[in-house]
Amino acid sequence: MARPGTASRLSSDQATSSAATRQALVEAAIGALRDEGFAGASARSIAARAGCNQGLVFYHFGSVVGLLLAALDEVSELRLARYSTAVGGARGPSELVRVAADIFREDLDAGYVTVLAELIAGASSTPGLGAELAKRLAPWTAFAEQAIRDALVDSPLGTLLSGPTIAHAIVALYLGLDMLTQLEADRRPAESLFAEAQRLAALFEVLSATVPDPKEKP
Amino acid sequence: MARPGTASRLSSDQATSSAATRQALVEAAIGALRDEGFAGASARSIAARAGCNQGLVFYHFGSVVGLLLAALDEVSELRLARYSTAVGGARGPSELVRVAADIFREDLDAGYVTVLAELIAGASSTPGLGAELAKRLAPWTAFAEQAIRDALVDSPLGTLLSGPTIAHAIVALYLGLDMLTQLEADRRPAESLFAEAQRLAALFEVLSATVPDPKEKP
DNA sequence: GTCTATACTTGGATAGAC
DNA sequence: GTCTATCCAAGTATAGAC
Repeated sequence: MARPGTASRLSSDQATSSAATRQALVEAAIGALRDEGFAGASARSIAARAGCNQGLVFYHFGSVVGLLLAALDEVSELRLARYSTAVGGARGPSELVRVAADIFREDLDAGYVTVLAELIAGASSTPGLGAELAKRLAPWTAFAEQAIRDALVDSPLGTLLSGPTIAHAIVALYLGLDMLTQLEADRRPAESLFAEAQRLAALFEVLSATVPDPKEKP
Repeated sequence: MARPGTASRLSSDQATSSAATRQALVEAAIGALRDEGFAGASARSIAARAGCNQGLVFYHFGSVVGLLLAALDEVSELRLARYSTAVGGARGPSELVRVAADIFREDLDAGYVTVLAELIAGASSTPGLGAELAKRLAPWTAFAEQAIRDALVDSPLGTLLSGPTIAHAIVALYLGLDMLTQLEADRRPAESLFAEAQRLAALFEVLSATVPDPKEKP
């Protein structure tokens, strides 16, 4: 009954085998949430994708929800790293929008945001899940807020907008855009929005140059 | 085996009784989607809410999904009427934003948007559901587009923005905002966003007055 | 650690009594 | 039209063999 992580390593073969199975299950769970949604992400369906037995879900993760949360953790870590490095170099609204659109395009194709959206939707039928998701969502709103602050540091827009509020809206927009894109199986509306946002950001940069920040050195 | 609607009316008692049951089931389905999500909206759970037998779901609506779509139709019709009359009188971005925020507040409290969000999330596990939802979503994006066009008719912003793209983004934002609000059980972030949008809309109105539209009569 | 087998529960759907 | 009874499929979870 020893659980992995608390169990002592008996042999490196067993350890690597266990880790491989865990990883296979996590990746299968991501795929199941993406392709079949929360309602379709059952232990059986996930195990079938992972090519292993259904019982291993409960051995490794305690419950189906436990595995789904592990899947979200994996996706979240992966994407947060990706966004961080990419957005880190962005200067100004226009560049930020371009970079964000590029990575969100990856998200749409890989269904990473869908994993989150399905879990949030599923939370209303699973007591306790909502609180776990809220915890995992916090780093994302914090990240969005920081990215916006950094990109607008030289712009009068920075003092005009409320950071936390806009960050919340961006996260909400990502969620909603992903859901609509999945539903209509059409990425073009999202692409149009990226282009529109890019135009507006460029426009704001011009306006910022016309009416420079008082703190800025001439 | 006659289905209601195709069956001839045998007596007015039976007809009203049937209609009452249908209505009770539809309203129970709305409540179930709102409170228990797609995964929790089973025939048994809905029938229990409606105070009737589980088999009636299949008698009246053919399947659970059939009932859920009827529930969405009810909500959609109800809310589209509400939005239409309220937005119809709005002139200018600022007033449009204020009116839209007021009604969306109702949506959040009553969980109307949640019904849609849960169905979209559930669509990935139910073949054919996605197409039905897409059909029912179209009037909303069309409505949003028209409302924006009307409100911006006297503003240079109208020519600056792409109608269909912004409408799509608004619908996405509504979906995402609702999901986050339900998840965190906290309406304050949404309220902050309403206030922020109101401020920006007012600002745009001032700018529009400063740089009037060339077509406008002086 | 992994698999097979199994207990138990819930849900979709139908048949037939009333 | 509604209810009871029932069938069958699918899901969660555990026990025990390997």
